This record gives sequence, C-alpha cells and structure tokens, in this order.
Amino acid sequence: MELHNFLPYQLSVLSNKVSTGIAKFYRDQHGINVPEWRVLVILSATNHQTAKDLANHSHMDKVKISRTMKSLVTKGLIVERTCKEDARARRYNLTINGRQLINEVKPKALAFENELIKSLSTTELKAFQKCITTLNQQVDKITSKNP
Amino acid sequence: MELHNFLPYQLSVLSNKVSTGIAKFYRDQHGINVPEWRVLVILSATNHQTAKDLANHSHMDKVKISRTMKSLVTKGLIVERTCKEDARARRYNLTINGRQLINEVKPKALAFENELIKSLSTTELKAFQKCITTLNQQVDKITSKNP
DNA sequence: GAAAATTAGTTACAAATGAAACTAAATAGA
DNA sequence: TCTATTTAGTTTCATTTGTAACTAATTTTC
Repeated sequence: MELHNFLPYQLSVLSNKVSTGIAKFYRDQHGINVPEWRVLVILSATNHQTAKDLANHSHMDKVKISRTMKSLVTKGLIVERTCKEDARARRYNLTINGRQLINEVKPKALAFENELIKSLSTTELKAFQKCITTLNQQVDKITSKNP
Repeated sequence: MELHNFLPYQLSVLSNKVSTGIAKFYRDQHGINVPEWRVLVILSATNHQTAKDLANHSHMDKVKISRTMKSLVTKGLIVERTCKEDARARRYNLTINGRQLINEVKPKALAFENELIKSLSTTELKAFQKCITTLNQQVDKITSKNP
C-alpha cells in the first residue's frame, strides 16, 4: 500500500493546496477568510437569510457560522435584523460595503478557478465534477450522515 | 455565481467529509489521528527515515511531523534512533506494536477506500485521479510553490 | 394549555494548526 | 580554519476549530 495512491490522501492534499492558495488571496487582498467568503457569496445571491439557512447552504456547522456572522457584522459587511417568524433567529443582509466587496472578490475568485481548471478539458472537468458528486453521496452513505 | 459550482468549494466539502469519516475511524478504532496514520504507513513501507524524509513523503510540514513523531514515540509505536550521518536528525523505526497496529489498520483503510470508490467505474476512477494530479500541478504553478 | 422535546444560536473549553523565533549541527565561502 | 549561511528539528504564541454545554424560543404531545 502506497500513501500516494490512497484516495482520501490525494483529496486532502489537493484540497488543502487549493484552499490555502485561495484563502491567502482572500485574506491578503480583501481581509476575509474562507467562511466569510462563503457567507458573502451566498448572501450576494439571496439576501435576508438566517444563520441556519447559511449553514445549510455552506456546509459549515452552526458554531462556525455564528462566529462568521459576528465577524462580518463587526467588519460592517452585513447587518443583523430580527426575524419576525422566529424570535430565536435573525436575518442577515449585505451592507453596501459588503456588496461592493463581494462584487470585487467574485470575479477574482472565478479567475482563480479558471486558471485552475484550464488545465483540464471541458469533458474532463465535467466528468471530474460528476465524480465529486458521486463520491459525496457515497461518503454520506458510508458514514450514514444522509439518512 | 453559485458556491456549489465553485471547484475549490466542491473539493473542500468532499475532502473534509472523507477526512472526517476516516479520521473518526482511525481514532475510535485505533487511537491514532491522520498525521500519525500517514507516518505509520510510510514507515511500514520504508523504515528508518528522518523527520525530513517523512515530511517530504506526507505533504506535512516539519512542525506537524515533529509533534506527530513525539506522540508516536510516547505511544510506543515507533522508536527514535540517532542519525549517524547527521547529528541534528534522528531516524525512526516502527516498534513491534507499531507494525502490528499499522498491519491491522491498513486493510480496514483500504476497505473504506474500496467502499468509497466502488461508486465509480474503473475508468472514471482513473480519470478522476489523473485530474487530481493535473490540478495539483496547476495549483503549484499558480501559487508558484513548485519552482 | 402546561410539560416535554426540539430547535436556533451562543459560549466555554480543549485540541489542532500555522507562523515565527529559536537551538544546534552541517555546509559553504573566504 | 574561521566566519557566514543553511538546514534539521523544537518551542512558543496566536489563531482556528470541534465538542459539549448552555440559553432562549418554538413545537409537540398529552
């Protein structure tokens, strides 16, 4: 058995490399981290979501979301409003600054992604992403996190 | 732009899911973590390596390796010997216990991997791993970590 | 409609991680 | 050969992360 042929290892190495690269860019150029980036992207498509909504759409747990929301409010990139339907929850909206920031970061993030995927053909990329989807389902099945 | 179509996000979600699943298994069943698993696998193929060798073969930095070696020695899974060629370094070898443990864990790890990849055809898997290799090189190129 | 169970989110604590500073040994340069 | 630089590995400190316990509101159940 060779570590380098072990799929969990291969995935981990690639993912960490990509994440580290893009995280450094978010941080150095725009002062945000990956969880903040994720939340901003989601809110930029659909404003006015609760922490729970954001957790669901970002694959991050509620603790991380909680910390991220606090930080984004502090940075003035989102605002918190009471939630009429549920007094425990709040809803979040981008501020002008938040929208401006995400509008700046997005094209650069897409450019990074493009730089990355241009090493693959369209067909290869499609197939690659299809495999990711399949593997996700399979892991859920194995670890029984998707009942 | 949709977060779900963003390749760095897709990779991160899948990799975390797989890593978490397998890490839980290593920990619960065998009391080791992922860095320890990696070192043990490498040593089980080629004993008598230095921390630097292990760092090179495991994509982990020297700090993490240092901590991992310390922990593995404490657990009695490896032994540390002086390095004749270089007094700064040491060489590590599996103990009987270490070899026994890794021999137990390996087949189970491979079974986990098999469970995972059986959702893909042989062709798909080959193509998938080829893409991983290509993307790794591309990230290195983009982030200029591979001069 | 009150008690029990669930859910939204926060806080607190412990463990993992990363960067930088550090020690000690090896190598390079003059 | 003596100094300067590089290298192997460790330690320290700050940040991140994960788990569990918690508060408060909502829903369920009887």
